Amino acid sequence: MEQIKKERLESKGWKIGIVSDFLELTPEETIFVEIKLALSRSLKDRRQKMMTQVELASKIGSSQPRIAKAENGDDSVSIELLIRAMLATGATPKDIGQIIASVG
Amino acid sequence: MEQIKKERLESKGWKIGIVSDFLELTPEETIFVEIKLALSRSLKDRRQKMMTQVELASKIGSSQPRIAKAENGDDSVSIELLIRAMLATGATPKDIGQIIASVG
DNA sequence: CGTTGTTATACCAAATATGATATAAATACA
DNA sequence: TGTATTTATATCATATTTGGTATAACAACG
Repeated sequence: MEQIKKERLESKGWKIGIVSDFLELTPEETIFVEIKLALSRSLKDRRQKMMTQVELASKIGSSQPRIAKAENGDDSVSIELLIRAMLATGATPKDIGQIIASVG
Repeated sequence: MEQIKKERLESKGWKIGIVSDFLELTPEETIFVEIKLALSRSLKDRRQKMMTQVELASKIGSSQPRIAKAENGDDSVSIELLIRAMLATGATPKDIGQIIASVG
């Protein structure tokens, strides 16, 4: 969805850096991206305090590279994975809810 | 992930009805499912008050059948889609955060 | 310096989620 | 009742997300 817009620009010779800076997103799309980034940052914080990326990956049957992407806001990472990872760090629904509620 | 467990049982001759009832899920998996169901229910409530499934679908570039599945907790529906749909009903991050925080 | 532990990047095949379509079922209401 | 509107179910090709692997970059420390 962001991917489509990105490709449209790239095909016209544009080079994309930080996407959300000048790619026109609808307000909803912007919020969606911000929610993912907020979860991403929180995941990194929490995980760093208690384990390595390898350990977290194995807890949720994922891989270290994917955890790295999750923590770096790579947009190939879904909210699904972010939430599964958060839960594996011991985050409660309340924790996750607060992070999302704080967006915007 | 749930799918794998389901197939494992079905291959042994079991017939699955309401999955989460007797399929052993880890606490994290249970919470994850509950979050999706909570979003699902809230989506249905909100959407019904203001538009049809067709209208909501077109707002987010989806289809009516997929909205139906989203509202019925079909587990082919990702949290991604649930949140995009919620936002399209005007739900704020705060609204969504509260729904998630109330799980468990 | 080299070694060890950790995280980042690139690529890919397989799994999963998706929107589209067709159509059935349910609901409302004349 | 019949008919229009809305929602549910089934199928499917495509798109996206996934975990695995290899490997690079980086940091800590002897």
